[in-house]
Amino acid sequence: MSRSASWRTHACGELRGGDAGAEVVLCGWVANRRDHGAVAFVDLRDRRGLIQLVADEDASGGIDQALRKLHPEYVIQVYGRVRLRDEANRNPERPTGDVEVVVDKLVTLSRAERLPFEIQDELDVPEILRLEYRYLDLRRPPVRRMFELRTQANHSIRSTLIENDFLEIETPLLTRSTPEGARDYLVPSRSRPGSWYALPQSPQVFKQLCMVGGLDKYFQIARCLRDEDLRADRQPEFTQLDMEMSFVEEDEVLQLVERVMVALYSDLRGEELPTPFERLPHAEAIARYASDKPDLRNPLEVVDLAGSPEQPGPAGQLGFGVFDTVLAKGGWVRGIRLPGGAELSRKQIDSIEQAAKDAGAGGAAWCKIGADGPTGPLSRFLKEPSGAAFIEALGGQVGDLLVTLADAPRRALVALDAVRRRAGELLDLVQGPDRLLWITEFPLFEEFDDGVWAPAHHPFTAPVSADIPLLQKGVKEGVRSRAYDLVLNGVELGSGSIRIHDRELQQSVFSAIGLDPAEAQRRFHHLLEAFRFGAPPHGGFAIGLDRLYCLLFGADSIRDVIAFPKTATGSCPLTEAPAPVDEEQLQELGLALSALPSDPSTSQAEAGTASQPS
RNA sequence: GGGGGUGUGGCGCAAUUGGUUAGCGUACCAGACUGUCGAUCUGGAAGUUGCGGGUUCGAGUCCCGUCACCCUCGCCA
Repeated sequence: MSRSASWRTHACGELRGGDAGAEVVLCGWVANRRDHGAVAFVDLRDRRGLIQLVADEDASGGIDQALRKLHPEYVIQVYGRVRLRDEANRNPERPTGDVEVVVDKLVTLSRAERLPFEIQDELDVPEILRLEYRYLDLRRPPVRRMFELRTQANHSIRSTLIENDFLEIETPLLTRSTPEGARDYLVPSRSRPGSWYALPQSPQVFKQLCMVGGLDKYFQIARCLRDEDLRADRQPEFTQLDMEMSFVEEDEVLQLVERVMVALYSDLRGEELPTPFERLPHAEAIARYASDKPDLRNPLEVVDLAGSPEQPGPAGQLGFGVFDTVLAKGGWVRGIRLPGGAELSRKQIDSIEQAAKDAGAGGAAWCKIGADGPTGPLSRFLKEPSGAAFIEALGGQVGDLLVTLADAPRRALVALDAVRRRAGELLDLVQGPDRLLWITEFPLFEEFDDGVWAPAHHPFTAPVSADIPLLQKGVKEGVRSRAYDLVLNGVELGSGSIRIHDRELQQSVFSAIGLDPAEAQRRFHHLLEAFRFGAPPHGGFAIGLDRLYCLLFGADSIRDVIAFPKTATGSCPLTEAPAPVDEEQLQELGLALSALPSDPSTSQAEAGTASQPS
């Protein structure tokens, strides 16, 4: 190595016609070989791209032989000269296609065995294999691209927040279990056998403590961990943009998040998002879209046909037994008008009804509006004049399809959402630019099927001040909170709230959810204790970045924007985590397994392992 | 935890009503070839049909169980 002490002078993918004549040293992976006997080519790849290597015809020292002996994914270092290719030999398909590097020295830095899959842009292999060899998958340009974008996006977020005077604070990963919310991942303490750390479900408590600490504006790109069953858009560990501010109202939090999102769309996509984002109170979202995260690109809206006891709606006037039964029980009768839906085939309409059934409803009653009046299952109940009033309530026009649902409120809600989605899909209505939406004034409490009320967000969420008297009277239903969600095209991106900083208000919320003071003290001691010493009014927000980036980058899966993701069962195909540990490790921690897993030799994961644990 | 789907050389697929030595493409390896860039041509190697059991003269194929992965419901304050 006489020429240079450094490994390389240029990146493979950055060489252009203007570099012709330059003496270069390159490092990279052998991407391809094309051996023509007298002349041989090698494509060398690094993060920046591909460059063609060639041995000159009159090369000495057996360089052409050395090039021929290379194999896929060998890591090599080459010394050579950039040469402009003859006009006829240029490759306009490649950024580096006008040049090639004439090699005069080649060093093999590392050999490679046969790979489990090819390093190429288009690849049709099982995802599990890609994850098992993720370090090879990362060499593929489209995979790498996601992490270039992710870097830019994180940078954009940091820029926006730092410009707005935020402090980036790292909070602990080893913390205390809180019995609320999701299942914790637990970490045993060695020094205090029988005691446990928990990995954070979110930095919620710490960010509020930052406010008590006077840090005023906090943010963190934080890892969060929840030991729950997974979904396509969920990982056991995921990344949140976590933020908190003191002395602010809702508007200031929402505006800040809007600034972050606007900058992201501008920096990553070159698009200008309209601000302010649309806002919809929770109750209105439920009434109009039967969802707390509606996709506003879908224009279909839900119409209430039941009315109230004081002002009965048209549904009760039809003499339709199914509606009457539901109305008598205080259920919902609501419908959706599908403009032009009369064009849909019976099979397509059946698929709408099936969507409602899959969502738990008994069925859906529908009719088409033809020039000669309504047709279809519901039409025989639409006699004059009550039928006309019913159709008018739904806004039905000739050529429409009207779909109605009657059921207990919760079931009807889920089914209406399903119908709205399916219908939007069938009529190809979901299009246009991204729609960002705030859902505000979430209910403070949520009723579960067993009649138990629990905080819908978390127990430190402040109620809307107008509803505090209700709260003090012990009312739970209808009490609104100062919590808000951000929704993008029907996907919940994040949520936040203005927090309670007043101890008396906090106590009334605790008692409303049936948490006595002693129990509250035991669970949230550290936060309540802090609030004794001067807690500023504060509020914040958190955005699920993996989910956002998946949408923003146009990725197929949340796993595509995570460098080392886990499977749907929370395992890591690369490290084979989770895995058993040595008995000594358990002893050191004062742990003993109460039940051993069943014979591991029957499982596929163990089948190829050379040594079985004894 | 419930439901659905998938599982055959490294990878993508095929294999008739249960019937010869489980085929094809690609990648890989070797050889040939003066300019290719998804090179081309010739040849070679590569399989416990996820795993276990059952039915059968005979199982990739039928039955039972199980494992893994993907999707979905519950769950995720």
